[in-house]
Amino acid sequence: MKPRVRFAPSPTGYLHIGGARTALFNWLYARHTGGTFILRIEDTDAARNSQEAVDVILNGLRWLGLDWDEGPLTGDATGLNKGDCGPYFQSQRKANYQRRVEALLSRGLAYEHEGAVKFKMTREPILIPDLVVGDVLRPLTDREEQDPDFVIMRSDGQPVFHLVNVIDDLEMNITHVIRGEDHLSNTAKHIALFNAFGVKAPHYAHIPLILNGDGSKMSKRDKGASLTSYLDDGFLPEAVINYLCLLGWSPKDNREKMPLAEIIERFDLPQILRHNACFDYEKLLWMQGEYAREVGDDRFYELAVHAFAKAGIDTNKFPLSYVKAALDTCKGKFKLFNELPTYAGFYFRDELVYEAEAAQKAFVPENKPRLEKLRDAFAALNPFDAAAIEAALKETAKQLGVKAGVLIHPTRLACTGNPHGPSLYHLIEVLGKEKVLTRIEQALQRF
RNA sequence: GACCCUAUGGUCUAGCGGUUAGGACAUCUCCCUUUCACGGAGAUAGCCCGGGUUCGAUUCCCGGUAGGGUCGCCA
Repeated sequence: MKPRVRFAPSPTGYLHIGGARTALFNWLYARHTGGTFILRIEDTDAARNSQEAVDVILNGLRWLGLDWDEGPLTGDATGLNKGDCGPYFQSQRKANYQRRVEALLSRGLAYEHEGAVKFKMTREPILIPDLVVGDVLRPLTDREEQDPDFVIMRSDGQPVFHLVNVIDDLEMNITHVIRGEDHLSNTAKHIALFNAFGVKAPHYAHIPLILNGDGSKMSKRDKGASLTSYLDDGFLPEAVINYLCLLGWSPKDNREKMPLAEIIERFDLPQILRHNACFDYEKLLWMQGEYAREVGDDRFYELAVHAFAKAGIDTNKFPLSYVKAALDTCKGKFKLFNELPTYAGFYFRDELVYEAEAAQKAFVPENKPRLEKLRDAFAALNPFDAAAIEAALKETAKQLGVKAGVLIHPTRLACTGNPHGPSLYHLIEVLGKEKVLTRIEQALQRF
């Protein structure tokens, strides 16, 4: 039988980066085995669930490209699904839970207690066979020793996580439960429940958790805990995917940057690590740079225009050829698309803000006549292309008896406002003679 | 408090009963480029501690320590 796996998030806030990694591992396993990846929304906690959180989950998975074979088509709990095991929102499956609880009740495997329903938990240690961790024998803790039974339906009639999770895994024919290690101890409860329903429990694979860079546990408030923050920061989903799959899984042969097809081909449960991993933002940034350099022209253009728009710069006001030429000088020089407006905003702004420290160094009296001479040299240039610009600048420097660098830095600052940026000669060519002369003129006022 | 999981440079990891313990990110140096980035060359840095088993343990076993998880009418 082909594996059936699921990602079953609870829409109570944002999509945690660890949750995204869990989704990824499930998805990879399904794609590797030719199995089925199911998305199920565990919205049984009416008080904490929100529509917004549902949308965040769906959008996050879509952004990453983790398409589900079964599950909701929209964020509407009562909306359309795909797959034969729907609905895929637990809030829409109440009747099942009710029926199952009554069955347990009638068989004496559960009982009412202060208006709630409790499951009669076995007193014996339970063996949890885990594909990652191995066999784990889980005895009762001292607290459970006093009362091993646990609530499966609240006094208000709402079913509890342990119950619904097991029932749905059972009814959706889930074969492999791949989830965070935080569920390992509780799996004893789930196995007991499967036993009570007379069904063999699925295979379990508990994957290690993701910690902060400093080894502490990642909580909501930590930077980078939310998947959405990577989308907002201008990361490429393929970079995030590639980085994430390396956290707690290893292809074992030092391969790191891998096309998705190769990851899918090589991903499997036995290579999942047993220990937690610290999230290394710097390494993710490196991975991002690797992918950013490879983005094709059309997509690069689209992402760049979007990034500029987010920063309030409307590139549509400029000729397409100008925008493309400008973008061309930036390709491969930055990592996050959110950096682009800072890096190359000068192409699209009339008013430049000079970086203070650099301006102090470059806009000094002795540079004024030099820059004036260069301005004149540029003014006489025809054609106004990178090669000619470079030649003119070097010739001017020679005539002035200074190194090219003496001219390069003030010129860059005058044209872009920034000490860093694209190749100077190319950027000047793209800007065009008129703009460049105007900008040098403006800069000369600052001396 | 009890129970469970884990332990290779700062981080992600490979590895093995005998290895000069390998790779990547980060850091530092140099080269390339008179910006930045990329690229190239090099450097620093690691087997948690203590017992066993063994001719020999980073590797196997036990204990400790540390980190993480669970013990909810949260999921």
